[in-house]
Amino acid sequence: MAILTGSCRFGLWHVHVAWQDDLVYRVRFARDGIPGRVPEEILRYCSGRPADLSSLKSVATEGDTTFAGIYRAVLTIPCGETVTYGEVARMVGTAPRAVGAAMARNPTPIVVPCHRVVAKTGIGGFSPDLAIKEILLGMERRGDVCTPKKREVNR
DNA sequence: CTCAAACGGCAAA
DNA sequence: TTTGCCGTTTGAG
Repeated sequence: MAILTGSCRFGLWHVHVAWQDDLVYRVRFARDGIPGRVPEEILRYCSGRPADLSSLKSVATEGDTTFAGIYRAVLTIPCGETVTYGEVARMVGTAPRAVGAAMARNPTPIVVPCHRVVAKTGIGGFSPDLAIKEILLGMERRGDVCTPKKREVNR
């Protein structure tokens, strides 16, 4: 069974995904779309509906390298919240700059929510476009894509 | 304010 | 195998 590829729309962008079952190999933002499907939860997320991304695994967290440890730490950041590069660095016992480098090379953004890692003094960076990070954080802060939806209960 | 150092993996040379 | 990148932070000058 081969690895599947496909894309879905996300605002002005398209999200390309390479995956198989619940394992995601690559996620990247591009201007153009490609044929094929993406995992259901990613589709829900990109369309602004509540999505359970924890049902997906990323190849980025496999292994015992420092980067893999960083990605696992980033996975623990709850939807709607942010943590600084320095705080992630302390969690795994490395330097803030190593965290920045790991985020820059994150093979599976969204699945590993690197957009929730911000700079101490500001929002930090995001490629290919910082606007994507701002939109993602906005959606999550509003609770649009977060699950479970106990958010509407205590309000 | 500016500057440099510490950090880790990857890709290009 | 070496070099040069980076989505940072902190302390010193």
